[in-house]
Amino acid sequence: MDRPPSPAPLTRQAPSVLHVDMDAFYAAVEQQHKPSLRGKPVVVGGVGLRGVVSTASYEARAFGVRSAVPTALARRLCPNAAYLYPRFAAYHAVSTVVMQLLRELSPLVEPVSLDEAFVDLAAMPDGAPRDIEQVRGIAEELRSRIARRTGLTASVGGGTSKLIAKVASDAQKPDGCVIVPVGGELDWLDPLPVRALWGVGPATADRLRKIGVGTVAELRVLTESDLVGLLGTAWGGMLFRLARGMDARAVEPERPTKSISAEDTYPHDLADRAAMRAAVTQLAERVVRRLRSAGHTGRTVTVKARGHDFTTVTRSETFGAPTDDERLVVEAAIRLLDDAVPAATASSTGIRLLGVGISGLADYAQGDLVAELARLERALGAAEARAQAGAGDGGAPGDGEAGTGFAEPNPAGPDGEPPPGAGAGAAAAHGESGPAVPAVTLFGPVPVDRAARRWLAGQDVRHAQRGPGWVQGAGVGRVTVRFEGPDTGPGRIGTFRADDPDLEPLDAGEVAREALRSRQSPA
DNA sequence: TCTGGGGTCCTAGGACCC
DNA sequence: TCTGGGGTCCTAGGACCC
Repeated sequence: MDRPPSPAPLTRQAPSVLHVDMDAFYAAVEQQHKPSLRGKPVVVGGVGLRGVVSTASYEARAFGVRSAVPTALARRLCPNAAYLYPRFAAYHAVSTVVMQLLRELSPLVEPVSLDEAFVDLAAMPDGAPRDIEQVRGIAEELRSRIARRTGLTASVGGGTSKLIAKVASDAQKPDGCVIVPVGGELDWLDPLPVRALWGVGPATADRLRKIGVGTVAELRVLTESDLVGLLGTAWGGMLFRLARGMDARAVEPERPTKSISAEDTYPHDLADRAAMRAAVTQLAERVVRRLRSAGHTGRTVTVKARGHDFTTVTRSETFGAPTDDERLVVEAAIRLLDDAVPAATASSTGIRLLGVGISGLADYAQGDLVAELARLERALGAAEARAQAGAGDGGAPGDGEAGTGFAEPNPAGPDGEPPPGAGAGAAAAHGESGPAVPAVTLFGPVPVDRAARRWLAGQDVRHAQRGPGWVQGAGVGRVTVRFEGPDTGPGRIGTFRADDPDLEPLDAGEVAREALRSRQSPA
C-alpha cells in the first residue's frame, strides 16, 4: 500500500528518549540472589490455586511460560521450574539502584514500574546528544553500568519519542540495544502488529482485526474519523497519531499518586457474610495503613467484588472531605460490600475476590508540611519586602482588624478584576500599599459562621465558594487552609483535624485569620 | 488452563447549579 | 410556564499497562 512521505512530523533532532527495561526482572533478581537458580527455569508469581505468573525467566519461557499465565498451567508446561512467591522488597532495592544510575545520566527519568523507565537525554546536564552514534554510546555505557552494579541485564531502546523508544527496547530482548534513527520511525513501526502500540490491548486489537487491520502499516489506511468512530475521541485521535510515529508525550519524572488499593483473590470462594466482612475490614485496614504512610488522605472509598463466574462489580462512596480515619473507611467499606455482593453473585454463588480502594487523594502530605511552610514563609517575606520597599506606609491588610477578628470587605483596588469565584467585595486585597493578602481556600466539613464568611469576603478568595465539603456538618477529616496570591503562588498555611473534639466549630476562619495575622504583622 | 495485584485513563449517564 | 444548554461532580464500568 502507499506510504505517506517520510519523515513524520517529529520535533526531536536526535533519538534522545531512552526506554530501559530490565530483562525478566523478578526472576533475574532471584537468580542473582541464589546462584543455584542460574541457568534454570524460574517462575515468580502467585503460587496458590488461583495464582498467575508475574515473571518467567528466559529458561522457563522456552516452555511457553510467560507473564499472566495461570500458575496451574505453568506447572504443567514446566514442572521442573522453581516456583517462587515474589519478594518485592528485594526487587525494590535493586530497582532503586537502577533508577539512581539513570538519574545520574539525566535528571529527567520517568519510572514506569520497578523494572522499567524512560530517560530524556535532552535534559542531560552536560548537553544533549546530537546524533545517533552519541546516543548509542550513552545507551551501551548505561547498560554496562547497570550490569556492573546489579549483575543484571537491561534492554535499552532509543528514539525520538516514548513510543519509538519502547518499541526499540522490545526489539532485541534480552540484553539488547536498539536506537532508531531520526526519520526511520515508520520503517520500524510498519511491520509490527497493532498490539505493539502502547494502549492497544486485546479488545482494540480484536475490533481492528475485524475490519482487516493487523499491522501498523494497515492501521494507517484508516482516517482519523474512522478511528474516532471506532474507539472514541481520545483513543481514536491518539491511535491515529501513534500509527504515524507521532507521539508528543513528555518524559514526566513525578506523577502524583491518584489512588491506593488492596485486593485479594481467595483460594476458595467466600460464601458467608461474616467472612466477607472480616476480609473487607482487613483490606480497608491495609489500605489506610498505606494511605497514611504515604502521607495522604482520601475522599472516595471503592469496594470491588468478583463473583465465582468473574462478574465484577464496584461500589463507591464519597465523603464530604478527605480522611485517613480507619474507622470511617472500614464502616464505608462494609456498607458498600453489602451493596456490591448481591450484584456480583447475581449469576453464580460465592465471592472469589474482594478489594478496597481510596481515591480522591488530598494533596496533604505530613512529611511535606514543614518544607511547605518554610517555602511559604520565604514567599511571604519576599512579598512583604517588596511591598515595603515600594510603598512607605505599612498598614498591612488584616493588621488593623487584629482586635475585632474579622475584617470588613476591602474596597476594590485599582487593578480591578476580582479573581474568578471571588465573593462580593473580595477584590484586590492587595491594594495600593502593603503586602498582598493571599487568597484563601478553605475546605473541609467545617461549620463556617457568618463572621467567618464576612472575614473571608475581605480576602482574595478564589475557591472557597465551590470547594468540596464547604460548610458541611459532619465532623470528618481535615481542614486545609490554603492561600494563593499573585505574589506568593499557591500554598498551604496548615492542615488541621476538623474532627478534633478540642477544636471549636469556627476553626477554619479562626485558623486562617490567626495564621495570616502571625505572618503579616510587620516586624 | 479458568483468569493476580497494583495502578491509570476514558466514557457515559444522571444530578445539580447557573 | 416551558425549555435549554453548559459545567462540574459523582458513580459504574471497561480497557489497558506492568
